Amino acid sequence: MQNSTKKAANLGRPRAYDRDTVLDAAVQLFWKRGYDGTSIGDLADAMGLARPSLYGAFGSKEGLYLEALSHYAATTGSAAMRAFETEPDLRKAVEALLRVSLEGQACPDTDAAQGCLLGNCAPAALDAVPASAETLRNMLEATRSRIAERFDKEKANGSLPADFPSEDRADLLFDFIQAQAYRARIGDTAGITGAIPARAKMVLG
Amino acid sequence: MQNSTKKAANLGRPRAYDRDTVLDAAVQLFWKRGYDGTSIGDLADAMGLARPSLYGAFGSKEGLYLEALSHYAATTGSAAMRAFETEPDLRKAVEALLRVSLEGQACPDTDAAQGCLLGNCAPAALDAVPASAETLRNMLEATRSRIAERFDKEKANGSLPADFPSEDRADLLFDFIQAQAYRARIGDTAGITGAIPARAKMVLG
DNA sequence: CTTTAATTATACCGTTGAGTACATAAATGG
DNA sequence: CCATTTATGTACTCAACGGTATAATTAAAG
Repeated sequence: MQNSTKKAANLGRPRAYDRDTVLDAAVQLFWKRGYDGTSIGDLADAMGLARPSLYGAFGSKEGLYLEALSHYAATTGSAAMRAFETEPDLRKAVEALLRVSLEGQACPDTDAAQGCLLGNCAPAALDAVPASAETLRNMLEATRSRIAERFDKEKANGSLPADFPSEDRADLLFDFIQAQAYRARIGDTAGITGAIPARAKMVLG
Repeated sequence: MQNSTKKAANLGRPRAYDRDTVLDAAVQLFWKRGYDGTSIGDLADAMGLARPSLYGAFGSKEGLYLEALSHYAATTGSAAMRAFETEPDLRKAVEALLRVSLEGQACPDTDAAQGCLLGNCAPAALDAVPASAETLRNMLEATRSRIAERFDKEKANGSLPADFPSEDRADLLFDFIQAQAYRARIGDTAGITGAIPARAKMVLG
């Protein structure tokens, strides 16, 4: 054998599940109950896996958790950013970012997870999973720079004044999203939708 | 006996600890590791109590947790609100609210808890301790109305225009505090202090 | 058809979790 | 001094936890 650590490509029994599908189930549980509030047994049940399969695929509870964070960030957690980047009109884009965020956070289904996995659940588990701190900081930085990049493009367009403080306003917008997530998590969503246009105005001036 | 559930006033062996002191220790642990990440054994050690004493005083882990939330709200968690209500100048008061909040959230002591117990830790444990949802909503509502009350008073003074939207701006200010807590929790505090004057201006116009 | 690589299913391991029984200690009231 | 009441300290219960050993499957490769 040339490399004992590398896996053979298509050898062995194929796995009987779809990785993204079982990660969706793990995300739901971590999102509802947090890292420490979710047991491997609950996860294995919800994912439809026996425990050795789970460990074979993800290594440990921490490993599964970190992959669940990334999976969330790549799916539910970034839907709003995709809406923001798709919408051509800047003001509409900012409002869409806030609105689509809220839709992902305040789910009408009563027993679905509320709020944001990264915003409301992961921060409680930083001590249990130290590596997750890096993940959260990266997600924040990525969101901040994607927003600022759009602002810079609009400055080049002339849609925003040349002295528009892209970074500061990106931070402001991020903070609005984060604050929405908190309200959604604890069930205080009454005033949010109505406040969106005013908040978009604070961001764009 | 007239009432079998009521305790006699000063009877029996006196407790050997101060309730507020041991609650401080419990707050620190829940704040650092969250509800599910903190074990009764850890709590008893940190509080300096044997487990039966802990159960005698607080009934259950949930009971201790709920008392810890209230204790935090009455001490660390409301220091900023006290600063806000003490400062006579409105703009300085708003800036003090943001600044003192940050001081409580971003502790220079590296192994102290960061962020906010109510803002960053409790939201992950809503499923484990359903009663805590009510607590969090009450804290939000109390903060919101205390801020709005001050704004209303300043409108009566003439320090704010008569059409100043007190409730909306109270929500905005609350959201800024909540967003600061998130950044402090994950260790992204670089830009916060510098942004405080601009944010106070958004609140007051 | 055999070898090899990977996944699956059952059953288990040692540890830690929350909560408690019971005997002892320390105070008040009579 | 004694009864009553409440708190403390040791030791314990039992369920749930994260993780794994082992053997049976299932596919590709030679």
